[in-house]
Amino acid sequence: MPIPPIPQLLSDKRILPRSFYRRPVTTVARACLGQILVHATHRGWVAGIIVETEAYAGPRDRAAHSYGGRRTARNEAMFGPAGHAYVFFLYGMHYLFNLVTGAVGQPQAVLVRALEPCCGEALMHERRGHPRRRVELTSGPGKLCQALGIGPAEYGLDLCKPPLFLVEGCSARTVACSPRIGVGYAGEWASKSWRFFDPNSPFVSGAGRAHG
DNA sequence: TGAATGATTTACT
DNA sequence: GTAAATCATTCAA
Repeated sequence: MPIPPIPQLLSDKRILPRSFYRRPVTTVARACLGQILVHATHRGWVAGIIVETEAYAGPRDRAAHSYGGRRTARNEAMFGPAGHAYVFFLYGMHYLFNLVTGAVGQPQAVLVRALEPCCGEALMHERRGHPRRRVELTSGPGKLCQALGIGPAEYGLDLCKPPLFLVEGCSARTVACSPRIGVGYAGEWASKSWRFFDPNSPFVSGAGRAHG
């Protein structure tokens, strides 16, 4: 089945270049807010405005999968060039999506935790099993992967070209920060405010909505 | 070869 | 608020 043509809404927007990703991980995590994540599949196009991210800086960051510089089959993508996808499986049921940042050999990544749907919402709704409330489509890292159809097949994809990429969105957004979610085991690294989000967006994930 | 665990979500009390 | 679902990865032996 062929991939449909790109929707008008997305066709005139600029794909973010690799230089966008080739910067320090916290810079990229913050810069991602307001940008649009797009995925084209044979079932249609889906896209959402990024409203919540987290920075994972390896190998010193104890919360990062690249902690200690350990290079494994799972985290291999983190060691590669910036602007590629790092997708992993968690808790036996969810996929989480990251963007690789920094220079080659610097195993850093930005976890995308929440989006505001802006294209292909009907398909997202179906993939998510028709949740009662609209925010449940993409208000969490596992939810947005399910809504956008991101899984193991997307591991390592180049984010500077279709079918999975970011386009320039609106940048005029307020940015709040807080400690990262679910990394309490990471000692001093757990207290770093490396979670960035738009405090005005109802799609920011419920876990740890406080702080700011 | 085996056991522990996790960058989550959901349902239930 | 707590707990179950569910499994690849990791680490110990």
